[in-house]
Amino acid sequence: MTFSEENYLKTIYHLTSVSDADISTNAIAEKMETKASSVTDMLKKLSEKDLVNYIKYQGVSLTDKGKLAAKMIVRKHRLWECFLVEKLDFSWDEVHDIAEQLEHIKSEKLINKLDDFLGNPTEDPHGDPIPDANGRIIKVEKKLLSEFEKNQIGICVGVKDTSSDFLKYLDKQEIALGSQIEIIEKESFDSSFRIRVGTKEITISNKIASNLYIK
Amino acid sequence: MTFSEENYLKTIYHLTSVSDADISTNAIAEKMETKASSVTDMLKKLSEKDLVNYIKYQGVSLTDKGKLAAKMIVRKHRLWECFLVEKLDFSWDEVHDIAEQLEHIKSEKLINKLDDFLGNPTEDPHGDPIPDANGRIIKVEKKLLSEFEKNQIGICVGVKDTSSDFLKYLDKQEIALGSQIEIIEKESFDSSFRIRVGTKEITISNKIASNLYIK
DNA sequence: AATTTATTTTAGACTTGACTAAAAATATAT
DNA sequence: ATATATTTTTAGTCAAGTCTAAAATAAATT
Repeated sequence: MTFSEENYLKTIYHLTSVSDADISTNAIAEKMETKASSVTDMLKKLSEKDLVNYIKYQGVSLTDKGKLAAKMIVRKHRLWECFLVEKLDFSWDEVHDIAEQLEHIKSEKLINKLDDFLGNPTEDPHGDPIPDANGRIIKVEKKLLSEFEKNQIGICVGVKDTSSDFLKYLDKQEIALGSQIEIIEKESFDSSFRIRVGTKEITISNKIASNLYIK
Repeated sequence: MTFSEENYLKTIYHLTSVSDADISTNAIAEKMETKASSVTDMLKKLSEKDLVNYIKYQGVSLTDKGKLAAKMIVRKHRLWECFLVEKLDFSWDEVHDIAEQLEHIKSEKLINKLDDFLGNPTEDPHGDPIPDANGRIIKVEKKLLSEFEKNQIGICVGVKDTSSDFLKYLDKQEIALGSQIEIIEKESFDSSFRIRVGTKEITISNKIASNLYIK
């Protein structure tokens, strides 16, 4: 499988996990910052290889084979992110681009040894689940902070947006995975939140609250 | 720089370290298992980018820029090999192919952090020197076992051939980096050697002796 | 239901890196 | 010194993956 094929599979996998319906050509093109015509070409190729179910004009979904392949790429991506953060001391906003490269390294033995070396983690540095060698995923029940109500308390277990900007903002506010967060007030006008993180009280916009997973 | 360009640079670098003269198109083609015409195409491209000095029909050499780039690839390759052997517990005959992939990962920060994580090693698992971040190499004075004479004693510090077959043979004979080797007898008829490795006495062919570096 | 708008696909072109076959340059041998 | 052999380059082709522009299909609107 080529890098390009792997990237398409991964994109379809991620889009699927959001919407569940068939994925449109345009959605893929937008996410990958490429043109719809290029996507069409690749979908034909992936369909030929039995990695996706593709019907002209109707959208696309992953076959079982395609889904497993996608999960293996995601597995590699997230394990490498763990390695970068835990062993090489990268911060969580720096690892995505490097893991984008590392996820394409082909060696099952390597990834399984890496998995062991890291102590078989179940989540990456952003709280996203890591598929095991068989593609199984442990789902953690979690909700967006924006869905919480006044006086509720939870633990930050993940981020939805993993952009460097957002992650740096969280660092600045001293919000990390494992931080306890208490809703002090929910402002009805703009849906912003007054929260307590550790000992500090801060105000966060609804956009921030809509990108923090809490358990 | 593309994977392909990097591979050509690396090949030219390795061929240069053997012969020192300009490298022929055919030599590159043979080493890379490709065709001379493909090599010619790439040499033009590398020349255009000021990575090699190339004159039609006259052979090729690396520019300073090209040599530094090549050294950085070799640095990455050898650091990843160290990682695989020392941290992930691969054996020295398994790491080459994986490192061939990992050497193309683009991130200076990554490789320097990896270097620190490994304790800034100066040699890879086969005894080959690892260029530092500036391309500097610590040269260890070493000779081939085949050049030694009867009754001389040395330490195995490297291998010339790094093929899996050869390395597995060494494992079987319990010859590793750091092993003490004593020449008991040199057979003049076939230039084979009777040697003592640790407590064992074994006979090795001249071909083996010509691929073991001793200090 | 007909027409406009948006989406998706096709057709054809381009780039990279490879190849084959033929031509050109260099090296070797008689 | 010329003929032969080898090496290297050129010219043209191919596949992968991308693009633009145009055509086909589907969705939305009046």
